[in-house]
Formats: sequence, C-alpha cells, structure tokens
Amino acid sequence: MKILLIEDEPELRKSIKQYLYQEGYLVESAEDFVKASDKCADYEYDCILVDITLPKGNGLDIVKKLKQNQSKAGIIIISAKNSSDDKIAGLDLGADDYLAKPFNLAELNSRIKALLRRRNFDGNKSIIINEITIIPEERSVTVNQEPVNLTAKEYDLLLFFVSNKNRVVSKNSIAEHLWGDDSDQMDNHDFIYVHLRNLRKKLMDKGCTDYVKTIYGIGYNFKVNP
Amino acid sequence: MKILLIEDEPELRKSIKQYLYQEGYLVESAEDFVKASDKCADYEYDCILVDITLPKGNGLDIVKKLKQNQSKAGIIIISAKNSSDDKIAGLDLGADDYLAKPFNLAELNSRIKALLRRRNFDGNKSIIINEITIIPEERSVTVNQEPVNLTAKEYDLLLFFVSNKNRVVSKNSIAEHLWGDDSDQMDNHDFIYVHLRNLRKKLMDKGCTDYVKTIYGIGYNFKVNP
DNA sequence: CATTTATCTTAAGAATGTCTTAAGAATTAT
DNA sequence: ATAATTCTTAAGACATTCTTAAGATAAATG
Repeated sequence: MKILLIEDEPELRKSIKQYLYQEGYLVESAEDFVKASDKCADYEYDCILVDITLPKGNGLDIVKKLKQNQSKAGIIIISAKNSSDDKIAGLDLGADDYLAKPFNLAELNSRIKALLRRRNFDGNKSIIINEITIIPEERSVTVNQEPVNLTAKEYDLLLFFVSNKNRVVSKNSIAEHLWGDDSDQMDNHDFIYVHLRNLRKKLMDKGCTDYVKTIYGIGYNFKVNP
Repeated sequence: MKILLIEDEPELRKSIKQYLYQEGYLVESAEDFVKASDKCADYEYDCILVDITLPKGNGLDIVKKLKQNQSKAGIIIISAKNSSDDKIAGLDLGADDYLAKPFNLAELNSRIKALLRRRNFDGNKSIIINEITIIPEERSVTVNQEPVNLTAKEYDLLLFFVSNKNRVVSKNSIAEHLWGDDSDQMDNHDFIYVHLRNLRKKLMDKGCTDYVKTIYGIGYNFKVNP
C-alpha cells in the first residue's frame, strides 16, 4: 500500500513516515503542494495524507485537484484548524476523512486502514477470488482453506494484482508500487521476476494456477472470471 | 471483557477508562461517533458505554446503529439529560440500561456487572480461549486449570494479543499499548522480544504452544481457531 | 531460421528481522 | 535495609527474506 504524505514540518513528516513505514506501508512525502502535484502527476497512490495548513497555497485547492487527478487514492485531511468549517469544506471537496492535529499515530493508522478497506474492498473483511481468500487484517492468504505463507513482497504483489484484476499492469507500475519512486532510477526490475515466480509457485503448490498471465513485452494480467 | 467508551470530554473519558481498567476490564475509547463506528467495525465489544449528549451527531442514532451491527454488545447510555423521554427513547432503541450524569464510578461498575451477568447468564468475567482462561478481575491466567504466573508486562502482552486475536499486530502497536504513546519515537523495541519469549515459554511449559505466530517483518498474530 | 529481446529459473550472498541468553538496573516486597 | 522479582540492555546466534547475477527458455522480428 502506497501512501503520499504532504506535510511541511520536517520533524512531523519524518516521524509519521517512520511510523507508517514500520506499519508496512510504502510512504513517500512532499513538503509543499508543488512537489506534491509533481508526484501525483507521476505516480499513483492508494492514500494521500494532506496537511491543509501549509504556508504556501490553499490546502483545500489541492484537495480538489488531487480528487480530480488521482481517482483511486483516498484522501485524508490533516489540519490544525479544528474548525468544522474546514472539515466540512474538505469533505465536500471529496476528502474521505479528516484528522485534527494533534493526533496520535495509532489513530492515523486506523483511519488509513478503515479508508483502504472502504475503498479497496468495499468495506469487506475478506477478499474472495474463487478459491483464493485474502484477509487483510490477518495478512493471511488461503487457497481452498489451506494457508499460503507469503513474504511481505509476495503479499504486496498479490494484493496489487488483485486490486487491478482483469487489468494489465506493467512492470514499471509494479515496481513503483512495491519499491516507490526510487525505482525510476533502477536500470532493471529483474527482481520482480523472482518475487513473481515465488508467488506463482506458492499458489501453484496449492493447486492454484493460471492466475497471473504474462503479456509479453507489456506486463501482467491477473485474470478472474466472474 | 472488552468495553468501548464513547465520550467526548477528555477528562471524564480518562478517569472512567482508568477506573474500569483497574477493575479488570479492557477499555477502549472513542471521542466521537465516527471514531466509534470505525472501532465497532474493527472489534467486538461486550459492552458499549455511550454518552448520547455529544456535541456532534444525534446520540440516539448511534444507539440504533450500534444495536444493528454489534448484536452481542450490551449498551449502556450515559446522559446528562435526565429526562425520562430520552431514557425511554434510548431503551426503546435497544439500549440495556441508562445512567444519568453525574454518576459515581462504583455505580457505573455495578451497572456494567449487572449487564454482563444478565447477558452471559453465568456472570463470570473470564476470557476463555481453549485451554487458556483469563480472569481480568484477578489478573490471573490458567492453562488447563493450572495457574500460570505472569509478570505485569507478560500479562498485558497476553491480554493485548487476546483482544486482537486472529489479527496481525505490529511491534509498534504492541509497544504503544504496553509503554504508552511516547513509544512512537523509540528507535527500537527490542525488549518486546524478551517479554514475548518469556510469555511464550511460560505458556509452553503448561503445554500451550503455537498461539503467538511470528509474521516476519510484519508483526505477530495470536491465532485462535473457532 | 537466426537473431534479438523479454521472461523465467535457480542459487548464493547480502541485508534485515527475530530469538535467546545473561547480566546489571530498577522496582517491589519482606 | 535487604532480598526477591521484574524490567531493560546488549550482544551474538539464528532464521527469513531480498537482491544480485548468470544461464536457460520462450516470444517476436525480419
């Protein structure tokens, strides 16, 4: 799960980033709206945390912009102003949640979780794709009720496929989602092959085959027949 | 016994929480209905204390909602309005009891006890997970009727696992529950390893094994098969 | 059909995370 | 004040996962 944090205070930015990283998220950050816009133009995020009280620019404007461009990302507004005006305005513009400073990090985390669940899984506890069941809060995956032990990268990869099922994803977009914006400069993404193979193998060992189809020269397609 | 307290006044919230914790309950709190709803989506509670005079939102609405979703939880309404209208309305919507502010904590406690006794007929306050029995009131733990001597940290750790059974908890969240909010900034949480080991060992010595599963790089999962 | 390019497979070393142990510090009980 | 218990620190052992690299296989191109 990839998060963009827009926050100008270096200290706060660092500690939020650190915390969310430890919670297993891939976190990127921007210190102002210009940089944030740039990033949003280049990348897709699952969730965007935006402090709307930044010195330059109107915070609510960027919420509107983000909402227009990043259709998939959920937006959580962070604000010191605890006026309900701001809250209402933000939510009207399409933000999904609102968090007043100061907040504690666990609280932020549970908001993010709730948001992701609402957006990605229609609020369901488990994702069921034929014989495959994924329960995000357990971080567990089963095939025909049998548990499949996936590593972090394999799990992230599977989740990325699932949330893009029946859609072709490029190696670039996979790399970006699993490794972040550092992955641009990487000359090759060969390790994807390795993780993908391990994932396929583990699923295959449980009798699960033909899900991740390779599209030569383009990318991959996680196929699910309804 | 897990209780959710919905109360906006920080002082009151803190003191009720503190008191009930000392009485052996596991207490979580939410300051408004949105947060309360999120928590209810995530957890099951045995009892929910809800202050229906919160500034935002209609308190009676949430009683209705809670009753629909959390079928198991008993609901006690707290209210400053001591009008019998409110009382009747609340009880009609499915609340189990009604307590007018100001109340004293002992009174609250006996209401909770009565409610829990009514609901779990036998009136015992133990948490039973297969061969493990925990009696929060006594801070005691037994495995197959044999007592297990746990230290404070070990007990807290076990209780945290139990209240998050079948869910992955990160080291961060463990640290936060055992050492408080300051632990965010701690660079390493290595002592968790030690307490966890001691807990595992004590359980294992009584023949209790495979409960706390390590999820490499992510956290731990206290597994209980229903 | 030969060549190029992309993907797959395998295995080993690097990096990271977890477990265990023991000893000193802090706390609590006697 | 002394003893007992519990908590924290630190260090090394151990385990898992990630990345790297190189050779094998498969697909596209002319």
